[in-house]
Formats: sequence, structure tokens, C-alpha cells
Amino acid sequence: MSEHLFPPVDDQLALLRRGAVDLVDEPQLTQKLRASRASGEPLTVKAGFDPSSPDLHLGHTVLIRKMRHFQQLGHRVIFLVGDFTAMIGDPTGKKITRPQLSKEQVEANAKTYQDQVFKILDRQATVIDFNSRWLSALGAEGLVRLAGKYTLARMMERDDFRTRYQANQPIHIHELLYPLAQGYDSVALEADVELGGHDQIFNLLVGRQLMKEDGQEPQVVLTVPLLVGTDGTEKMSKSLGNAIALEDTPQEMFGKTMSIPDATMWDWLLLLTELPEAEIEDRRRRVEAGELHPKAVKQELGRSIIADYYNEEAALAAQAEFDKIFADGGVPEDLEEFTLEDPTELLKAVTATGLAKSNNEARRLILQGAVSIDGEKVTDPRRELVAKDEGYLLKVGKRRFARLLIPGA
RNA sequence: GGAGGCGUACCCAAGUGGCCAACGGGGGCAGACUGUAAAUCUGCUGAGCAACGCUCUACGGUGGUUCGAAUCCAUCCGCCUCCA
Repeated sequence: MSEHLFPPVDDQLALLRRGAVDLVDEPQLTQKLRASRASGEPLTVKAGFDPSSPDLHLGHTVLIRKMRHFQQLGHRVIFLVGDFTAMIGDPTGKKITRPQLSKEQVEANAKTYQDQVFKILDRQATVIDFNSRWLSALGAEGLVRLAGKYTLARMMERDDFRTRYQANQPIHIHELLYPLAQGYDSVALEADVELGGHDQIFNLLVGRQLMKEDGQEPQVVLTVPLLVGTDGTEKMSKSLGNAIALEDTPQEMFGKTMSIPDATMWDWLLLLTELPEAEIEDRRRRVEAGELHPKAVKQELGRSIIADYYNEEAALAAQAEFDKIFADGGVPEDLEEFTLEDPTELLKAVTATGLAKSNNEARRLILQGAVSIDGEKVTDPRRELVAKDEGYLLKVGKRRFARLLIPGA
């Protein structure tokens, strides 16, 4: 019956512990792995996803990579779409109540989500489930029973609830249900392990509690760190504008990666690549000793990221393109083209090509010396652009380019 | 049900009748320096204009008082706290 030959427990642990923040608790996980290996039964590993915003970025992939680790070891990974809980909106880390989503939005989001997730996970080996399956069935009565298993005092142990309460911020009753609902997922799935971001630790531990109440063996809880964004300080999030989206082009991925602070790249290597930890340490030592340029390590990181979501070729191309533009002051391969009917002044052209949002902004940029035409800096907003068949190359700042065509009459 | 407080630009936050397109900080953008790194320094950060000044829009919504309001009044909306 045991079609899987699981690797030795110690080897499994080594991989699973990589990058983990919390592991509650390790002896229990060891014991579960032993039992699984003896029986040939894979562990059931659950990770929940909140489909309230559909666009995945690298921050999400830290968790997904951890799921893949389990998958690679032969365990059963459940990709749980929190379609029911999305209606609540996870209050984790939020200073304000999140908007409640409609069913349609949630479904649409869940779909886009999956397409992106399977860039990392093995589609065949992944079980997809939706928590509305059991949470909807719970009904009002079941919900009241569930709520009866936890106390307000314990709920208020949660840092964000406590903080909001002390700051006189509103806490809506339904938000208190979120951890309970998520915990109930584990009961319903009889999870052996639940994975989550470190900010999820409270919710994950509630799951343990509820499983005990239900007479089950509590799940092992393993959390991964929140990835810091390209700014090197805040956690990666789309709204903070410091994210690298999985949908980004290879060029964008590479450029954004190169812009992270050096200090951040070690974390990224650990969490976003499979480079062995010993090798990461080795590079770090060599950089500190001045034997290795940090830029080289960062380039390697950038290529590795692109290779994951595109391929090696795209990675090399992105780096070449990057070097050409920034190291050699060149021009990108594909730049947007705009055609204007009539000759205009520079100011209007910059706005028309979308390189600036308004004429006022265009004027400011020009006066600040951020704008160049065909490589020559121009600080006169009224400079006339006459008709020219081959067009002009407009550059604003370091990275915004456009080709402007003004065909002759 | 009762009492009180609050609502300013992307965020925080000053401003209580004219000097306010609105102090300061954060963020963002740009320039210098670089490895498009960080840090640092400098400038900018509502829109429009034949423009070193003018016009429009903006301080929760709507009306009003006034020569003139983010600032005063009325009303509405939203939020918070305390008591019950």
C-alpha cells in the first residue's frame, strides 16, 4: 500500500524547518513524520488562502514554497480556499475592519489565484478545497456552538484586537468569528499540519485548541516569515507598492530585485530560492570579506526568481536588458510608441505619452532636469518638437522611456 | 436611552474669520552620489494657462452668516468614548 517511500525523518525535518519561524511543536512533528513513514500514509497538510485580493506576489510564495516542500516529500497538501472566511475578511494585522466581499468576487479571485499558485505547486498532487463546504453547512446553530468553545478574554489576547480595542478602534463582532472559522477548517479536514504566515500564528493555534475540544490530535503549526518588500523594511504588499507580482514581466522582476537593499537579499535567498543554506552562508561570508561583490549575489537572486516563473532564458535576457539600460545607459528593447498628429512643445508631449500625469507634473520634471530627448537633457518645457519621421526618444527619470512619433505632413 | 468627542490633502498631523493650495513628519517623484542598493544631501509633491503671476477645484455632505470661511451658524452623514 505504501507507494511512497518517504525520506528519512531527519532529512524531512531539515527541509521543513528551513526558514520557519514557529514550529509548534517539533517533537510532535517528528513523531507524526515517523508514524507516516512507518505506515506509508502521507500527512495531511493544510494551508488556507484568503481570496480577497487575487494578485499573488513573492510574499505569498514563501508559504507556497513551504507547501511544495511537503509535496516534494510526498505528503498530501490541501490548498484551502477561504471562500467562506473571505466574507468575513481576516482582521490579522489590520488596523481597520476589512470590507466584506461578495460571493462573485471571491469566486473570481479564487480562480485567478489558482492559476498563479500552480506555477509553484504540483497541480496533480494538490487537493483544492473550499471552506464554505463545511462552514456554510454549519448554520446559525453550529456557529453558536462553535462560538461557545472560545472566550472573549482569549480572543483579546490577539495583538491586533487588543491594540485596536485600546486605541478605541471599532472591532466588529464578525471579526471575532474569523479565527474560530479558520480553526474549524482544521477540525473538518483533520489536518496533521497547518501552514501559515507568522502573522497567522494566533489563528493557527486556535485550530489546535478546537481540534483538542473535538477529541482530535491537534495539528502541528508551522509558520513562515513575512517577506519584506523591495523597500527592505515593510512587509511585501501590493498596496504599499513594494511588491513583485508573479504577473510582473521578467524585466520588472529583475529591476525590482536589484533595487532591494543588500541586507534584504539574504532573507530573499533563503525564502525565495532553494539554494542550500550552507551556500547562502558561504556567499554571505565572501561578501563580508570583500571577495564577492554584493551585486553579483543580487543578480543571481534576480535570475533565480525569474527562472521560477518564466525560464532560464528569460532570466538571462532580463539581466542583459538591465545591464544595457542602467549600466551602459542604453535603451530598452520594446518601448512604448506614441504618435502625435501635430508638432507640440515638450511639455505637452511628456503628458501625452503618459510619462507624466499632468502638465504641471511634466513641467516640474522638465525643470528638475529629469527629461531628455534622444539622450540630451532638456530643461525648457516649451522646446518645440517638430515633425520628424524617425521620432524622438523621450526619457523621464531613470526608467521611464517612450518613443514619440510625429510624422511629417 | 443619556452625556461627551471627532471627521483637514496618499497617511499621520498643525491650523479656529483674511498673510491658507493650507505648518511639520512619513510616503512618493526628481537631481547629486552609486552597484537603478542602502545611507546622505538638495528640490518638488491639486489642476489649468502665451505663467515668476492669474484662474479653477479642495479642508465629511448641504445650506447660511460675512466684503471674505478649513475656521462662525444650521442641518445631515460617518466614526469613537463613557454611563445605562
